[in-house]
Amino acid sequence: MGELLQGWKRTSYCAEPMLSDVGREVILMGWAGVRRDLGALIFVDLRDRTGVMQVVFDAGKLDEDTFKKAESIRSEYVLAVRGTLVGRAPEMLNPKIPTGEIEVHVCEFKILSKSQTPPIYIDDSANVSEQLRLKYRYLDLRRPAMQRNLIMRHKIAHCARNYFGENGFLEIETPILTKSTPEGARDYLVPSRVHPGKFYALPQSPQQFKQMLMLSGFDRYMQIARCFRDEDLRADRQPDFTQIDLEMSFVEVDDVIAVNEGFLKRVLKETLDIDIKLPLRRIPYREAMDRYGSDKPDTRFGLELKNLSDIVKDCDFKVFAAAIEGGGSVRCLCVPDGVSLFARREIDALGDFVKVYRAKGLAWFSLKPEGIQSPISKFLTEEQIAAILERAQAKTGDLIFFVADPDDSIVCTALGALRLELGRRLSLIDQDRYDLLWITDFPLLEWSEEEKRFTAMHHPFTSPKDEDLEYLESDPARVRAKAYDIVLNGNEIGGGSIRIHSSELQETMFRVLGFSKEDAWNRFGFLMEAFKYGAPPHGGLAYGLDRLAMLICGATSIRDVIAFPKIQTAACPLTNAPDEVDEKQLKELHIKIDLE
RNA sequence: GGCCCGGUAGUUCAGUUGGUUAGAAUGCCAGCCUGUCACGCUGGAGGUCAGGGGUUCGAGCCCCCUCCGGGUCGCCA
Repeated sequence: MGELLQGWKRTSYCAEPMLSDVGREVILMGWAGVRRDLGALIFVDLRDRTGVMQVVFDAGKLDEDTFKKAESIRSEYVLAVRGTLVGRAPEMLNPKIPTGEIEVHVCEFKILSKSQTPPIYIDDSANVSEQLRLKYRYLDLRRPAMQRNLIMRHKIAHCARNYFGENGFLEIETPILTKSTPEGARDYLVPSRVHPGKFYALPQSPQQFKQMLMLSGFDRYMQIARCFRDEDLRADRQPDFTQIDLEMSFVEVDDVIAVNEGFLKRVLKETLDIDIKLPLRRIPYREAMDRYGSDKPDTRFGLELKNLSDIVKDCDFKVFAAAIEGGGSVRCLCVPDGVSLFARREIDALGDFVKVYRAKGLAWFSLKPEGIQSPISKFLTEEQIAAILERAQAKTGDLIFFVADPDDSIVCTALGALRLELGRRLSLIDQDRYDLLWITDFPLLEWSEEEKRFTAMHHPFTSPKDEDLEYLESDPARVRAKAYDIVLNGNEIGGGSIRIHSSELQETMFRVLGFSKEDAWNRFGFLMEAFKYGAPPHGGLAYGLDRLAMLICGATSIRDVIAFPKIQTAACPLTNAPDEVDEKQLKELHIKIDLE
């Protein structure tokens, strides 16, 4: 057993003392990092969440027992040391750490707790597999980089509470055990013991509750809300994640955007000391798809897409003609000086790359000094080729890639993905830039081939744009929504909309979505009924706190800014969740397992 | 559900055309060392080559299956 504190009180964190504190007696507590044992002189890097302080055990100044105890110190022992802060001689300075000008000469110390040899190094330079890191997450979180990330995440959450609080937002909690909603992602279900055969669902977002808070007159609401979606994981997707969620009454799109631009400016200033210029750029959805092939474009580099449909609609290349005939498009991407950058084999590999995005192939023009080399130029007239080169603003040495498909969204997303891939490979992306923009005017609905009906692109409570309202039932595909996403460096970090606040319009919306009146009332009746009692115009936005923190920390996965994340199978290697439960628990819940 | 990549000392990795006793670095243990900070020096321990099956005189290496991890498409209102 370790020694007891017995009245010892920490006087400061490890990295707090400065050169001006030299001469003071301090008591520090923390974990033993690297130990350098020179025989009669032992150096230990004592570490806590603020950093490290070198503590010195000198055989000439300590009694025999104390020094013997110092010799037994190993990695990750928990120590309390009492000693004097000493300035280091010029030849003993360590410029690599903030406390490198000082050290503590120990006169007395306690081993509060011993440690087995840790299975992973507590060091940022260590490159340990994520599997092992997550199994021993409590050790992984001792690494300075992880401590920095979680501290940064705290700063973001703290900034959100301060900013929205100062702007009249009230923080109000909404239930975790709630009702399953049919639209959207799969729900996590929780069986009810007192209602045999019935289930709660964990919220995918506090959407309906925050709308009802608007109805109750709270006017401005915010919450740092846990949300749950039972879908497959990604580097930027966890089943259990956090939103900075907010909603406002008596507002239109510009009002929501304005208050959030204030927040974004402040959070980037407080975390990264970056000044952003307001107002932010706004790009309509259609323009984003046309120019970047994405509704979350990375605008830190050019390489924009061009639509060639009008030029090639009557050409002799069947793939192009058929794509346009079928209602799709032909678009291209011009890579400056691409001829020298990509060998034929690499171009073929890029063809495989776009197939992942359901494109059927990748055509190309290689603009060599001796002329155009291309498998498809023989199907095009000189006029068509000239028009393509002009549209693509191509010059000798450039490489043009084409995608054609009867489904325009496939053309856009495949070329958009290719654009990003080329941007990365050719190092066109300025890693130091923070490029924020709004994407606006999303389609309200999208056609689901699988379900043979329109589904809400955002969610079924999103308001149509006033000028498109008349087409809601006659031509649903053409209706644009009062919806907006906030995009940072090609990542969607938040999204929101002005909501429907009329129960009649909400009923129409459910009808367009193919719900019978009965279905709609069964599932969302509580909300529609609420709207009959005086609903203010309202709208809001939710940020993905994890993604925002990831980008601000410079991490490549949201797992690195979540203390205890789950792996790709939605399991937790630390706790071994999910796990089987006792027969008794199942019985109380009236649940029988049927594994087939 | 599909596609791609990976699994070898505690850890990170190397391992040639299938061929002797599977290596390195680091960590760990022991000894020496009073100014180190990636301390140094000497010595030592440490392996179910993810698991199973197959081909072969012989498999870490080739084939099949399974498991595990990562990325991604689908999916994520």
